[in-house]
Amino acid sequence: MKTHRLPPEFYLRTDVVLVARELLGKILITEINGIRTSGRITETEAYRAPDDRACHAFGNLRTARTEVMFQEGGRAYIYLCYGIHHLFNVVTAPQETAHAVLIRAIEPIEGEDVMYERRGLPKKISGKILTRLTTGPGSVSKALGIHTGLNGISLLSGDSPVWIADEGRAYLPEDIQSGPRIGIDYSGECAAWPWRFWVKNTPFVKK
DNA sequence: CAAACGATCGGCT
DNA sequence: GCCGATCGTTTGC
Repeated sequence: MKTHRLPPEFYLRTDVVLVARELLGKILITEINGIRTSGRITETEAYRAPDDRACHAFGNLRTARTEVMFQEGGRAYIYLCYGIHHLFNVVTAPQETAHAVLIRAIEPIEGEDVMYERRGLPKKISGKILTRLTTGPGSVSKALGIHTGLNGISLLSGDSPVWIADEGRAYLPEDIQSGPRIGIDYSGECAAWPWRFWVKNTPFVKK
């Protein structure tokens, strides 16, 4: 799987909305303390400075927190939301261009049992995976062991505990839906931009 | 230094 | 559906 790690060029493109769409179907993997967990990305959102009011770096606002977003594409921007949730974003575009993609949901592939433990959920009894395990950005991070301590790490270097792989399977355009992003009602006209993408016909997307 | 505010979640009604 | 939890970041006084 590491051999199919997404190359720098994938992240360096300037069209973050396109990258958000293309991240659907890619595999998000963590290997923390030798424990591997992974899942197929099923829901994303694009955030784009300077014109997107919902982006933390709106107006190219540069602070200690947003600094990572200004770095070269291919790193993780992880921040704390509501004092509880560690939200995982993929930094894209060349240095000085603050774009990022929030990963909102995945479909578990490896390490399901560890995910249940990390989430504090009772282990499944039937064959079906509880969709709540990895739907919603806070849940994704918790299930994969991602936290703000990993903010800024590279997704490209061979020894990174977090990376994204391409299995070679892309979703067809007709299998993808788009709509307004979640929880950004404060951001004026930007709130209506259809920069949220999700896979049709999968239970692993939050309603 | 104080205070307001989230790119949310889960429990309870 | 509604609501409280919980704390780092940011901004304003």
